[in-house]
Amino acid sequence: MSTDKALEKEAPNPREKASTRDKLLEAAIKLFAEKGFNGTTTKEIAERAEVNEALIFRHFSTKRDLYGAIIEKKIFEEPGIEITLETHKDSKDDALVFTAIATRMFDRCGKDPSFMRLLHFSALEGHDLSDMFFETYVEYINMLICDYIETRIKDGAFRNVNPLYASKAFIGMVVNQIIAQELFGEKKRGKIDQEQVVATFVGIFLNGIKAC
Amino acid sequence: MSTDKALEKEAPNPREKASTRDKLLEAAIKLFAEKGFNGTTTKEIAERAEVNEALIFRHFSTKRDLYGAIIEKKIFEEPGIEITLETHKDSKDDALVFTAIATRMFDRCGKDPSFMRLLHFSALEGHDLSDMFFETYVEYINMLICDYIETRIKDGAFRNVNPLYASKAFIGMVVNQIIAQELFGEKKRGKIDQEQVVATFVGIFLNGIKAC
DNA sequence: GCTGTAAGTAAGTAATTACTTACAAAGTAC
DNA sequence: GTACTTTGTAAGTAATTACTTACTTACAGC
Repeated sequence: MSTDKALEKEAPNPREKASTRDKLLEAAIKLFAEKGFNGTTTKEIAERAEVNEALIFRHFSTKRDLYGAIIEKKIFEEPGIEITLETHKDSKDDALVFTAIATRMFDRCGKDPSFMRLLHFSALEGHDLSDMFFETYVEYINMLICDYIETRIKDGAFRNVNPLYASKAFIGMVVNQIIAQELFGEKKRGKIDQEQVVATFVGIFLNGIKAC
Repeated sequence: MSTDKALEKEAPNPREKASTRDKLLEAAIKLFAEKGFNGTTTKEIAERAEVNEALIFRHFSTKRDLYGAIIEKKIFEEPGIEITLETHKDSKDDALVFTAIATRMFDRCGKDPSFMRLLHFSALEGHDLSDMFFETYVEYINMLICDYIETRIKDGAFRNVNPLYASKAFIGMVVNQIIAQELFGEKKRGKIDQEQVVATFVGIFLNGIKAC
């Protein structure tokens, strides 16, 4: 955000040849996810992207701006779980709904491990966009599930729990397991059966809130 | 780990005047928790500890060694939740047991916010002691709760779920809520009633696994 | 052809980094 | 007292950092 010249470049230009800017973003995503903002040097990014270091500052006025662009990109990248919920919620098949949500979250994070790491690094390092990142992913999902639970309480299918806290309970189970695997390397420690994990979580959760 | 002189110093010497080394540790804990390993400079640590920068390297041969000492200190610092479980488990009052565990975890992390941040930074930044940190805190608690659940299944009080995954489910709820509060700053966003959160979590969990 | 603009590069710069060194002060042992 | 070790400090060092500059090349419109 220093020179006008740089500012122009920050906005994604559709006419742009895609290549250099995208190569930089891709390399930077991986490196920032691996080693955090402070742990990554612009030299490394340039090397990984196979691009001259000076080009970084043609496309992004500062290293921090590059980081910001990455987070923004990640925020708007993929729809998340709302599609999953939207697809299944009318069935009112609770087991199906929650199994689909959990599976979707596992798959999403398993396919793109940099995502969780980036999210956590940005929160820990206190980046400006961290809040938005959090709201988009964590709070938004929470709200969606919360709404579903509220509906099912009104249906008389679930007992009268606090829907927000119940939603947090379910997300917590899943997210914490993902974190254990992706951040703390539980994968390599001992094999865990993802399908059975999901089944157990969904089973406990649904039994825990079903009306009796 | 370079000079013999430094190595001597690394081992905590009981005769040592406590002050300087402890001042350094205290300052470093706060800074590393705030900004991570790479985000913290030795100069800052020295300033915060009100100690000459060169003294850092008298007490710890490298910056990384200082970080290692901190993690080690944190690992052996406080007993964790085993006391809580030990105290209550014979009562076989499940609500009491799980409420006590959750409350204990919330209190511990609320009182020492640097703890969670340090744990996550060390995992993300891939510090050598990170695994030990994780095993001591996350896996150990997991094992304890797993054992308790197993007992209660044998008692016929809980249904026959996978005790490890069930344990993960409960811990996940609590830990994820703590992370949301301490790392992602949910505290400032909207007030949440900790007691009610715990009650909801425990309620869902126990209803979820009770034998019927 | 020429002109202007974007893309690319090599070589810098000033500041900061982790870590050293050489030396003074202060306590402890005899 | 002196000899020795510990504790503290100011001033360094070499390497690395994010970021610039001056310059060349490639490609467009005319």
